[in-house]
Amino acid sequence: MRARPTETDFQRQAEICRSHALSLTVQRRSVLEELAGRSDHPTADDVFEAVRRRLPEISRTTVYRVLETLVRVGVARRVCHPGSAARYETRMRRHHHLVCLQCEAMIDLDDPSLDGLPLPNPSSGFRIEDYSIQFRGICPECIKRGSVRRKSPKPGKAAAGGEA
Amino acid sequence: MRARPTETDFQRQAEICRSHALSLTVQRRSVLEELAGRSDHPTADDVFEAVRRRLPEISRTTVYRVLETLVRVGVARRVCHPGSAARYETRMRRHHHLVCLQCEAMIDLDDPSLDGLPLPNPSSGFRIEDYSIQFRGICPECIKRGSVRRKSPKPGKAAAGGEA
DNA sequence: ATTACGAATGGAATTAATTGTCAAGCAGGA
DNA sequence: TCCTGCTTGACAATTAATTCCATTCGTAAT
Repeated sequence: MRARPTETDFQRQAEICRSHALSLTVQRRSVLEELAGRSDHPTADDVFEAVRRRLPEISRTTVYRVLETLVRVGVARRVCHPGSAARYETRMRRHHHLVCLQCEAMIDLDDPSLDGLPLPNPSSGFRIEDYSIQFRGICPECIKRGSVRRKSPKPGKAAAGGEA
Repeated sequence: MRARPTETDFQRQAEICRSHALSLTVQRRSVLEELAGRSDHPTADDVFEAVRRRLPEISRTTVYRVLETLVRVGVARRVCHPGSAARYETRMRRHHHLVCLQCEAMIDLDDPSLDGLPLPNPSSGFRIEDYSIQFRGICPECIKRGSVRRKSPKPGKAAAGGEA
């Protein structure tokens, strides 16, 4: 799966924070490490639950706030997810997502052949800066267990079907 | 700019409902017409507010329920939108989206050259059924009024009703 | 037309998700 | 050390989404 956040990654991210006059507090550091350390696009609450194991005093408010801050400075991104809660990721390089229509899992997809798409030039005057493709389908797990149910019990970890 | 929902469109959608043993009640009909008649990917609440103008007694619950039903039978789709509440659309043919990073407007993009992307064959065994590209950038309106603020006052509506 | 029954609805209440407020804590410079 | 501003945590307030349930509607059989 996803490569662990290298020390280099972290240093770069920390540097970005610093360049925005943000001190790297334990809370910020914890949230960032947690988010960078997983590739499953967790919700704010997922992050909160995970971080609080190591930092029991952290508050939910702070996690929401830190996530928003990380997004603002460009270290993290809020990803598209048709489920109800917002999800986050720290991979800022171009990549795409496989979204399972059944269990809502969201899996990163790297495919260099998709990274050089000719950008459309909409007559509207819209200035395109980046793009990301969402591939919808059925994940291996769901294929395995048959195609009956929609959505896993708790959208806790993956996400679901929507669209880009 | 989006073509008005033709009678044909509506008939096809109604047919789908019927095939799922769903009677076309005024509420369902109103929600469907409203949703099909706009191209701005409204939230459930946007739809509620709009429909209630013509059908004052309709309840929010019903709108949420109808939208979910329409999605279930395949007449509508819940679209991905980072931030803000879930949004819906009835255009089921392949198309893509321009998403404004500032005001969060979401605009449909048709571009045949993007419709035949070679589907990746992820080693994971994920079975891809469809895809959609999200182009992020700045919309004409936001370019015009300068690039200062993030997010318009209310993410509720984005470009709505009558786009040319 | 009347009855019966399941589908569908409305509205309140509830839960989940997110944001806002504000006082207290901590860090660094004057 | 004192002042000042950045951060945080507790909690209130919103906003979004869902659940509950009694009532109503539609349709078919009577």
